[in-house]
Amino acid sequence: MITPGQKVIQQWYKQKNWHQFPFQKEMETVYLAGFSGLLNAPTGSGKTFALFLPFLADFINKHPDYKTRQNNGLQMLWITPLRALTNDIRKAMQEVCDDLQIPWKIATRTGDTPAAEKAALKKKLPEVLLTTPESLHLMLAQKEYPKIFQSLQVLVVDEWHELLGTKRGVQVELGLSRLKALGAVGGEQFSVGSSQVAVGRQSAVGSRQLADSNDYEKSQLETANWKLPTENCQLKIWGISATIGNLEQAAEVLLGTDFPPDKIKMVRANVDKKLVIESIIPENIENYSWAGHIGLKLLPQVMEIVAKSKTTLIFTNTRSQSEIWYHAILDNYPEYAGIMAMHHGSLDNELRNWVEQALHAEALKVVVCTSSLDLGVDFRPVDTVIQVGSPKGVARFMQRAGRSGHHPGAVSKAYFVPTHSLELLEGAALKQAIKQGIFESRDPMLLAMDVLIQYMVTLAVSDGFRADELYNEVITTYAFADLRRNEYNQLLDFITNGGKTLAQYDEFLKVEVENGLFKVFSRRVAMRHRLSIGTITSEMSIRVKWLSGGSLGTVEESFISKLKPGNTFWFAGRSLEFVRIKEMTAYVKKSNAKKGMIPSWNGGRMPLSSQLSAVFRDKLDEVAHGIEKDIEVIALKPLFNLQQELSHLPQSHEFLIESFKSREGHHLLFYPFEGRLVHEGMASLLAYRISRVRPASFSIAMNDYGFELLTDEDVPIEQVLEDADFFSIDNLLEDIQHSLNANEMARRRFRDIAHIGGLVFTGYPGQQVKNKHLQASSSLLFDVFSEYEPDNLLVRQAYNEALAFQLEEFRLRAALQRIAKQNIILKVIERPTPFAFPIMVDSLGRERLTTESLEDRIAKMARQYGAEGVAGNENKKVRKVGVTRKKGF
DNA sequence: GACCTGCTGCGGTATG
Repeated sequence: MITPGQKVIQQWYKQKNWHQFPFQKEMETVYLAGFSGLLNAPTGSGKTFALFLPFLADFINKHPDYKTRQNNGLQMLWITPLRALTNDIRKAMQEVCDDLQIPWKIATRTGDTPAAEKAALKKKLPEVLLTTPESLHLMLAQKEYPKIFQSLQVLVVDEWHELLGTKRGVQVELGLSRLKALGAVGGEQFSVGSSQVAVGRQSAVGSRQLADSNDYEKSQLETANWKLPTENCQLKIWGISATIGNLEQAAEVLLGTDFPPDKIKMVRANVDKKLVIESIIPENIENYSWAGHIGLKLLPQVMEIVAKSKTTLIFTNTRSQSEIWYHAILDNYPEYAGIMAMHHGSLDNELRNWVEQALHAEALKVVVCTSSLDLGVDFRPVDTVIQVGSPKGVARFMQRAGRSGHHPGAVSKAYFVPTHSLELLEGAALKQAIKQGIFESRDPMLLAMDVLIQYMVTLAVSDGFRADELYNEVITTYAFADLRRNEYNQLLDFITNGGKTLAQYDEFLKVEVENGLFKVFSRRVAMRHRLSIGTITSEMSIRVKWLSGGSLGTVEESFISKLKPGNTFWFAGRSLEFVRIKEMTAYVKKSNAKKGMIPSWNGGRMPLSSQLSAVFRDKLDEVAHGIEKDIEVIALKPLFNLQQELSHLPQSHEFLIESFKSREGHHLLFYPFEGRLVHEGMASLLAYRISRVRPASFSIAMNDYGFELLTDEDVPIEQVLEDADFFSIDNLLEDIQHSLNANEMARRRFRDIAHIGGLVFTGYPGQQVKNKHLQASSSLLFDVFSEYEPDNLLVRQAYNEALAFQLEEFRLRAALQRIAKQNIILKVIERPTPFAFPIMVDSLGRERLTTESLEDRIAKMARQYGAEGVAGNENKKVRKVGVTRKKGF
């Protein structure tokens, strides 16, 4: 039987003429939430409708008077990680409501929402509110916030995979725990008993997150069981996620530990969208660079593809690389001026918005970008995606590939452009991983005390909280399930009394206790707290502005400090002359200079993911066994032959170490193929362990495939290797403590933690506290805590974070265990091998201050060692990197 | 103040 609501909605679908809808026959039931067919909804936001339309249908059924019904209160809260998404979804939802003559208001509440609108939202609530994790917490910091959520029926967390694994995710967990508890005690008899999660799956193209189904019959069954909201309904929680390695865990994290596991529902789709991946093979592989990361040598091939495509996105790994590529295209293909744009995180928002709109309007032929474009609004006209350099992870590549081919039945096409020879093998590994459906997991963050402190003060700012109640609530979250009561008490003590060490500083005594209620009474404290809600911290940057007004974006202070007035540089795709700097703003004017420095930014480091590393090692094993089924492997044959000839091609049960003597000293090269971060830790660890046998001082260099230890001493490597402890995980932590400056690493981590935990105030908007002061104060706090409060939870967190994220301790451990079981193949080599060369180039770059360009030096090195591959003319590096390498073990 | 190739993301001041 079709209910009136379903009928209305069906009618709507028919009017919209969604012929292409892949699940058309399933449309007969309107309760189709979760089906990916909506992918092809004209608005491009299928999942929105998958969840929203059934919800509307139910509302209509429950309220025959829905057209006149007023004051429904907040029905649905939709949380997304991106402000930009809220606007898209709002428009789409509002359109449906208007069409169906449902007098619902759909609103957004983010940092972009004008103050007047925010005030209006407080007075009269919309039926649907779209917001961000940060804004949700700002709402929780409002007086009488429970009123807002009184009538809430459904909570949707969109793009959950983006939040999971971050402190923003923890923020969402905490926010949800509060809303769940509100429901449980509220007058409307909320309970979370029937909450559901639809963890959707990215289609094979990975374009958008689809709520969809793996096994159609099964999901139909599940659909039948769904209970939609009723008048005295229970709060429902939905999560929407791309495919990640740990979807089940993702659901558990979202719903919390108090959620009955048998009530969790997974809905996935099996839309098989074709994805074609093609590696660009350099024409003459023997002349292709062995090292480098810009990849401009393949510009001609890339531009051929661009010319053949309608609209192309060129993804690069760094902002600087985007600028370099944009510049190179403009230089060599001037006809693209006007139909090409650039998009990355340091460009002014206005410019970025313009690019996004121009993409929609099909006014652009090609956009060079970073991951700033791999999430968010759909860019329908894009038919081709080109990835320059290794994407470092399977999921990231899928996400980007999915930006192309957004039509029913369309094939998504993605090209992979290697920036050096061996990277081509990553192309083969990527294809293999995608074929096997191997995706990275997002590991949820646990016990992030800084986020918890912030949350506790947030609640104290609004209506206050009671210690026991809040504790019981907090431990229902996945993140704090293991929070011990005495730890919680420490935090309470910290926000009320400043803990053990800060008691005499008023600044840290934020919260007062009155009749058991923890509350903030100071307006100043409350205001400052609201100003600093959120978990994203960033470095101070310098705004770049035209003399005539108008902003271009931001660069780093260190870059600007290298410029003198009159110097020219390239930024935002333009040639600029630096005029002066005033109040954190660099003023520039137009320049006609053809050449100039290109800024670079210090961002996060992205090591090769452990999943992709594993597949890469598999590929290498195939190579060692002479299996040649991938075109990449076939193309790389000369390189591998040379490697075999000069040294060895390790099989999966072998671990290769190369030993090599040069004027510089004794080089030892190790190849775990585990990503940079692990290599960095392992290099320090092994250097330390060697130095126990024979004291020596090492310099370290590394890339994603291996690392080098260089020393003046003649290291008795055979003897060292005989030592059973060399690759052992025994005493790992102690040895790491000895070999790395763990204190410094933790101190750096602590800066962000202090910021998030509200220990340092970053200043009022527009008049930020100088970076130096922040550093000094967080560093001081770190020292004070370390000295007087050894059990301080925030300091402990800093060490844990350094270990987990900077050292990837877990991976390091696994890698050592693997190596311990492998046969060690020690090869004394005459000259650098194809494996060794790129690592040694890596060390070249930062070895010493020099006026020689890196390019020249690589060429020189190639000549010197007679290596066949020569790094191309691509290293137009601006930054003269010239700091001594790590010394001192 | 360290990173040396290195991404993304969010907030926001107050009165009659």
